[in-house]
Amino acid sequence: MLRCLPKVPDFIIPFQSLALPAFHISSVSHCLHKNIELNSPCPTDLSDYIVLLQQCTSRKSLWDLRRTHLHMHKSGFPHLSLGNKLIQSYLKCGSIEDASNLFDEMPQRHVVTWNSMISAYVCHGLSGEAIGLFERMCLENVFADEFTFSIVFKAFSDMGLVHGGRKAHGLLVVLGLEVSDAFVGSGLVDMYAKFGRLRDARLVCDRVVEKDVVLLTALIVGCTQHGENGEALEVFRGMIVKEIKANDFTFASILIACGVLGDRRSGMQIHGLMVKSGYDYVVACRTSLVTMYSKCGSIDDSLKVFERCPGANLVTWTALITGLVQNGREESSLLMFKQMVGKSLSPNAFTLSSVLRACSVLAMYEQGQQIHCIVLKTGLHGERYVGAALIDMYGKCGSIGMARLVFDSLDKCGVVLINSMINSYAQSGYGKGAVELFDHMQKSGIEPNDATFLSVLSACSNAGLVEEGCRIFSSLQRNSKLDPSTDHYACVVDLLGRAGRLEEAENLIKQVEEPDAVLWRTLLSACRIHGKVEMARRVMTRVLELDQGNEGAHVLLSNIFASAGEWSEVSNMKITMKDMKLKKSPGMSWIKVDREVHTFTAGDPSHPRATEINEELERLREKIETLGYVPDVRFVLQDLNEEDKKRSLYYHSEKIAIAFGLLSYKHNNTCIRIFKNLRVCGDCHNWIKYVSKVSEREIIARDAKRFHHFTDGMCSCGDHW
DNA sequence: GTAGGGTTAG
Repeated sequence: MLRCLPKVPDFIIPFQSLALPAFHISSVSHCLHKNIELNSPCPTDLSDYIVLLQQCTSRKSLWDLRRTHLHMHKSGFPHLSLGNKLIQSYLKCGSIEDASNLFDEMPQRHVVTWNSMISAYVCHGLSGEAIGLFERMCLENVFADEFTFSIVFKAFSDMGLVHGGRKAHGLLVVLGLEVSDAFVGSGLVDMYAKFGRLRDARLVCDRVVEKDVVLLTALIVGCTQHGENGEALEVFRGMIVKEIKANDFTFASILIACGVLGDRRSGMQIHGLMVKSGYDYVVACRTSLVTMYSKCGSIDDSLKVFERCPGANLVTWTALITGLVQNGREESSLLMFKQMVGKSLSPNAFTLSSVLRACSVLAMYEQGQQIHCIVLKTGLHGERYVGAALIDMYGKCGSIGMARLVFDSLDKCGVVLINSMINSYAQSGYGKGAVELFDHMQKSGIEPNDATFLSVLSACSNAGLVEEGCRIFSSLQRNSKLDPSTDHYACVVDLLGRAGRLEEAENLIKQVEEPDAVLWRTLLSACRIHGKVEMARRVMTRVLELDQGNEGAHVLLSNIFASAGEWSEVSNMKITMKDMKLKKSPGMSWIKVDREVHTFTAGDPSHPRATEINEELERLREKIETLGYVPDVRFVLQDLNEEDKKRSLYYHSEKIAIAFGLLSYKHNNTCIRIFKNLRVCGDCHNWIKYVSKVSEREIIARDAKRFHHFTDGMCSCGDHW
């Protein structure tokens, strides 16, 4: 039937390219063949068609529009302004395809028609096509006007084409058009700001005579996106002074600046202004408020804002969940996440990386796995941030195998993902894995950054890979692009110190221009391992010069004296610490059994199953002593007799937690995962090795610094921690 | 005979 239609005049869209569904085509043909009229009275002149097109667009009926189009071509109306009107009607009805086909067929086009098409492409996120059309327009010697430029600058900024954008600016000047137009100005300011050329953005902004809210908001956004938050606030204040009223876009952006600056005072003032202006019901503004308060550390205010936000969308939920994680409310963040999913909102990459972070911090392995399932279901496993968060989560839960599995499943491995993986190896004490990956990345031509060096050096120090660590550190010193930071030095000091090369470690600290308390404390910790009392006294004075109230250093020194049996020094230290109001945090271990967390302190008799636990501890003691376990009383830091020292060791919190774990999972051969707030003591470490052998169980202990994986009498740290 | 600016992260 289509083949029977008359030849289409040139300026009208070819009939075949209308791509109508089959029944539409037959009805159109039917209309045409039977001469069924479109409307009554039948359009006869230009104004009739204009009215008809207006009717189609107001009803947004693409079908009627196409019918009218056909009628026009049948009646032979090749009028330029009508063609343009038709293109705009197609765009208003949402069919960029019809508009574009018609545009290509037109023998003549007005600049307005070019503008409409370019603008439609930009609005549909097709900035590449918009730029193509702009270039075609220039080649065809059509003079672009202010309107054209106000749109193409956005297209260039969307595509990140700095050079092209600057060329377009040049052309604007050559054509003698004015930057001072607020529309052109805001397009340019936005483009330069997004390219990070804030100076250019400000220069353009200064030239605009009649500054309006959109122009200044574009500048504010540019400032916030490039870390110039103070400047953003200045622009905002200037705006208020000039009595240019801020709108929802302005408020949503400026609140972010207050959050990043941690300027709660300004944030609250702006919140007040926003309420007065009536924009506090705009969801984007509320979302920014949630972020602002959470970044200022007032997460309870974020919660209040959120509670009164009935239209909360995915971004609002994500802002709150992320805020909760950043404010140490990981458990609440997971509850909120559950509520969000219950409302049938599907999480995005931002939401998922935040909740995965919550699982990492809490070392919640099962929940982490559940979220991994959601990641797979939502198809977001390829997202960089999600991948990094997954590797980090598995690493922090001690599942190095799963971390590697996720790592290997990712297509593109950038430096951030490699860092996450190396860091996971470091925390679990797989130094070799970390060094291998580090060497491999360099062979594949990926440049390590400062975080990579930090992770791989800490991996070496955790695994006692002294020579490897020194080799990597000297390669960092030779690296022309990176400078070793005090953190890098601290890793190497730790590495040398733990290996007993204390003088070398001390000399290394002396090479640092401004050594901090952390560096000296690291050396102090090495003195503790190697019982170097005299050196410890000297190092302690350095620590105190830089950080008087360093609680950790006081505890360390006190433990050094205790190990050396200098009990009078120990009691002196206790008095000093009491005077300085420094408290030693009590050692604590916990284990999760059936969704419940059980916490234990040393010698804790309060658990309902305390008797059973003691019996289990006794059974374990008998079994492991036959294998050769001897309690190491050097780790008892109290002045007791030998027998009491031995007894005090039996009831260390990590031992109680493991005994409870073995009792709870008696009939279930799962791995026992325990957590400790301080570092595992040497005797407990040895004890757990024996227990893993006699119980034939895998035991994972996460202490304040790292993971220990115990299997068959061995630990992944190779006794280096 | 048409338009420019916003919110979430490791």
